[in-house]
Amino acid sequence: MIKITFPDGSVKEYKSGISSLEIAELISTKLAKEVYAATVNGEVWDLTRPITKDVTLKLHKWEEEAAKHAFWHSSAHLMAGALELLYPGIKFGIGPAIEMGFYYDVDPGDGKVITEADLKAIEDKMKELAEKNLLYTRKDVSKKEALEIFTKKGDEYKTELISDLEDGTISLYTQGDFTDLCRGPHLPSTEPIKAIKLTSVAGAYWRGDEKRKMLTRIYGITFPKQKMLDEYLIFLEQAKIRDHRRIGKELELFTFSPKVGMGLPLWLPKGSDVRQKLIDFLTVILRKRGYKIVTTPHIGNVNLYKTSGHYEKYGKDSFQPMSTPQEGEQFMLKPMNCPHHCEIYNATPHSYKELPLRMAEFGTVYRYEQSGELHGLTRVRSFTQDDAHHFCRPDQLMEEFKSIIDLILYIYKMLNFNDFTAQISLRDPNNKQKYIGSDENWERAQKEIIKAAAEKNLVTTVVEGEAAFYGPKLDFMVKDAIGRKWQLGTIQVDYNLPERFDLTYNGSDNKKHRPLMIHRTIFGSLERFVAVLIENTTGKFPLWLAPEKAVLLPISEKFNDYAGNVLEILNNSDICTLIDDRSEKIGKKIRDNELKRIPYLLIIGEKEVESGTVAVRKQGEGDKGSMKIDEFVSFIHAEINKEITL
RNA sequence: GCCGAUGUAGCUCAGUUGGUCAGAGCAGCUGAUUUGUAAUCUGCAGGUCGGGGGUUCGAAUCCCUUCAUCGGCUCCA
Repeated sequence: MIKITFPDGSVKEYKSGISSLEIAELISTKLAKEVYAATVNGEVWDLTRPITKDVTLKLHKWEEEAAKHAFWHSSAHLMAGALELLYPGIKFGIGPAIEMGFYYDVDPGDGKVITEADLKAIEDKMKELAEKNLLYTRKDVSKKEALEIFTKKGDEYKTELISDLEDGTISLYTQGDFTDLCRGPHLPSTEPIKAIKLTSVAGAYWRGDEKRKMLTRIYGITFPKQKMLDEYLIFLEQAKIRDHRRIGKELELFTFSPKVGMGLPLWLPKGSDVRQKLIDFLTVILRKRGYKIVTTPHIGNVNLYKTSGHYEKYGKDSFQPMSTPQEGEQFMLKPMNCPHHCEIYNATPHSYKELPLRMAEFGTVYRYEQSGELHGLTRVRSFTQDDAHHFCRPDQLMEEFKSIIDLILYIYKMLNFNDFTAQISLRDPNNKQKYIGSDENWERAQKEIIKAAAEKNLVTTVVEGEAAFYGPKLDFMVKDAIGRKWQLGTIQVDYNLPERFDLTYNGSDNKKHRPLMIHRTIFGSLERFVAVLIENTTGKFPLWLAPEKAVLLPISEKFNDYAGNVLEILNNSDICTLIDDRSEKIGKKIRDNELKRIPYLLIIGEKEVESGTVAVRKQGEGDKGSMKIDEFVSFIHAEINKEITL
């Protein structure tokens, strides 16, 4: 007999060799139908794997990641099985479960192409196989055996994977006629896979290396119930409505023109207004926090970037240098502000007493992003960073770093931005030559970042290999409407540029010392930030940011004159107001202006003219009753103050 | 940059196998109406069917090419 300890601490005895599934069945047959995987002594296992010693056991239902993971991973194998039948000779790369669903990278063979039009047939074959109730069976094999099997099959991708694995850790899973190299865990059988949708097909480089072959990646998702799939598909449809590219067009915030060039956003008046309000808002806070605001040109001599090291690193992939009538003279579009700021630092001598020096700029930069990477306002070739550089003494690093965390959290809170994650990005320890700077400085900077984040009680994830080439960083990430992650704020420690630009300050010992530099942005870029703001609010900006605060809706043309007077008063009171004096019915005017996301609709009819009021309707909320004009003015001012004061 | 898909009026989209297939709704402009909290009615105007080339008696429809967009991959100072 063996002892099984459950999550609630209770212990029960079972005969050795029992599986988690059998235990679930003994508890209740209903439970057995709802579990998809089990954690045995902290390791996620197949439900059918026999347990032969005393263990702790947790059964996973659909709601838990481990269950979904097993479900989708099994679905990937099911898809592979279907593909093997439909495309004889097809070769397989990897096929994992992902956050929502799964994919499989495949090589259909020379000249063969799988497109979205083929997905339906694959889906149907998967359904056919799933209905056969195929069992997923696990087999541990030696490395030699595994290599033999896949060499015989001619699947060079699998053999490559196997050669990287350690002998003794290799397992195969089989369902029906399909066998795959896999660590597991899997469902007991294909039986629970009831609803299947293959969502898209895309190219993906083998092992993520752009120098290697591009495989075909097929994405899909499955559920135990059709209703769950339907709901998921509806969710995807609704997410499209929140897409900033769509709303930006609809509300006339920004546009792109192929004539101007891809990835070069054109801010329309309303979008420009929102953007400028963010700049003004941040400027006030920066000044209060001791930042000095500077302005630098949009181009710089190519030597500036040779000094900074950026030219060597990114030169070939940038907008190329432009020449001048002067022989040998070359300039580049500014891809970042830091080198310019270093030269501003160097323009005057500095004492240890004046550090930290905080230098900020809303600096527009130009980067030649690969054409396939461009995406609405979130990834563009010209954007304005809310950039700043903190020059400080080594002993000030921690305090300075923490104060920036505070600032970022303060701004996000003010903007009701709660849905972000913090990520500490370190260098890839196996690929150190990608980065510049000494080991010692890297180690030190990485430690300091981790410590600062911990002291600020920031919940972070640590990702190796995500650092900038000159230093580690702390990034603030958000997800867009369909779950893609974007970096907004970032704080980066840099020991490198101060060296390269020979930045110094006079210490109390009257000797020259080297300051260090912290790069930081809060919004990241105004473009990306506005994009995220649009998706978060579906275009219903907070009142203070809304480019138009109110619209006057006269019930008939008889009241247009009065409305015109009110319009003047409101606009003179710094409340940007429109008038809708079309000869339309009031219901129509309300509908149209609600769709334009204007925060306040002011209805004007006979009653209002007589009493000198407006009937206030708040967008999305309906009628709020009448107010005198001056009352409305102070009301709006008060509402705005409430929003931007913490 | 790579793989796949898409591109029809300002916007959202119809357009069956190449042959009155250049359409609809919304927006715009007209005129009527003068309206009390999410769509009043009438009429009109709008497109070299992304650009270029080709196949054909005939191309929005088929082929090539180019530009742009979308979904991924790679990249992201």
